[in-house]
Amino acid sequence: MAAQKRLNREDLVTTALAVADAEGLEAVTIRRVAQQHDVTPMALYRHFPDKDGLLLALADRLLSGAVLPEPDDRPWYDQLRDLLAAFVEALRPHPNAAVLAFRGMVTTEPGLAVTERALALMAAGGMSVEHSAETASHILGSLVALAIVAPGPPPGADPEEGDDAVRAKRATLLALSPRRYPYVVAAAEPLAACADTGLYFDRGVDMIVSGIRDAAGTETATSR
Amino acid sequence: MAAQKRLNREDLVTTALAVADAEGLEAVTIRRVAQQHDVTPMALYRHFPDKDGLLLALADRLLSGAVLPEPDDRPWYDQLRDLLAAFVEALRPHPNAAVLAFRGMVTTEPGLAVTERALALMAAGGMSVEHSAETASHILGSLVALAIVAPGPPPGADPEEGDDAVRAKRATLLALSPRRYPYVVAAAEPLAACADTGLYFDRGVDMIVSGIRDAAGTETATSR
DNA sequence: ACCTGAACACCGTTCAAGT
DNA sequence: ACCTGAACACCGTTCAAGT
Repeated sequence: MAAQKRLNREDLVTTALAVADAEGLEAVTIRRVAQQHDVTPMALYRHFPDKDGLLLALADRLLSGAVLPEPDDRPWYDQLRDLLAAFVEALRPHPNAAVLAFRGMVTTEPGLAVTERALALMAAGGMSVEHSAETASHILGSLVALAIVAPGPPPGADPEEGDDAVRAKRATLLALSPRRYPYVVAAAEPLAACADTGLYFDRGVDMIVSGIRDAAGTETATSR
Repeated sequence: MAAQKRLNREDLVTTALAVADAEGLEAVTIRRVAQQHDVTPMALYRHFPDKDGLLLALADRLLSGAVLPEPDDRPWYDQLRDLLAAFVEALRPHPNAAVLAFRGMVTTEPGLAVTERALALMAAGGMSVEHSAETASHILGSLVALAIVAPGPPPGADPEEGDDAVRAKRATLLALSPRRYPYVVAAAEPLAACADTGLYFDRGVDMIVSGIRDAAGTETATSR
């Protein structure tokens, strides 16, 4: 991509992310990233210990895109909703790379920051340490899943290719037996690409938050 | 593993799954699976079109482990809970391979069967086609995430290795600054490995179902 | 300190050939 | 029909060397 005087760690991560967005995570390769910087593959080893190091840096980059809202005095669940929305907003543009966030939640600085805030808010909601720890890994995992399976064309790739993928997926679903899969066939359109992606993510976050409120409520109810 | 007279597609998938469980998905390789059957790598191409075909078959195997409960006359949300519980039960033993389920939901027969039943139950709950389609990909994705991030040693690998991983993870979390990450440090133990894995999955399913009930409720409320 | 070049052990996969 | 063997283009990575 951009040939420059000095190889730079951040720039390498940037092109790695670009490759992932455009061609999928399996296309990001030491040799490929090196080539895009007109450099020998071995040059990358000055900046990352190994390929796993590159991928970890990619996870870090991904999660550092989340700008966490400052704590305020609204109810804990409203603050949690905003936190989760910020988190998912960072992953949303990069569905191909989002899988990396599974590892990154506890191994990168921005991942830990999100986890910390989520734990604090659930504690404010009256959840026990054990329950909120469980719930944290659950909800953050769910949000990553939300970004991965988001129906519709991935925002990173070129729109032409994306539309082709959507068309193909819809066609596959419509080709199914309506006797065996009546509901799937009827829902082929929204399953292939949801009408409003923003709404998709908002609803996902809402569902998670209301699930947590119920869980926190029952815990408080049974504990006294 | 087992050397036999004739190469068998199902047996190949079985050893592929075993490799994934023991050493991770990146260890399952055409050459590796072939070697375990004392056969040339090329022999696998009689049974799968390419490596992707192997992985797809692996996804199919994974999802076919779910024994779907028969429809009955209980409320839709109780049936949905049982459906999701059956689904997650199939993924639970194979956290390393569970990522494949993301693709398999709409590309394998057992994946479509689960999606079909989920859509039917949400329709019974009064959800629109669009909303239930969105929600289906959300909740099934969440369950896959649940299996992937389940804290604690993976059930597939040998226990010694698993305990080492848990110990290492706990140590990493405990080494963090308690000033910056007070809640994470305090929750290091349950984050590294939850006390009761069964409870972890039950709560995950419950949270999802209660989230859906809320979503279905507000939709019905606003639509009239 | 930062980058190169050759080399090694691994991949997936094609093609022609064996039985 | 099913499997083999050699070959090719790709990986990640080590090691010794250049500036």
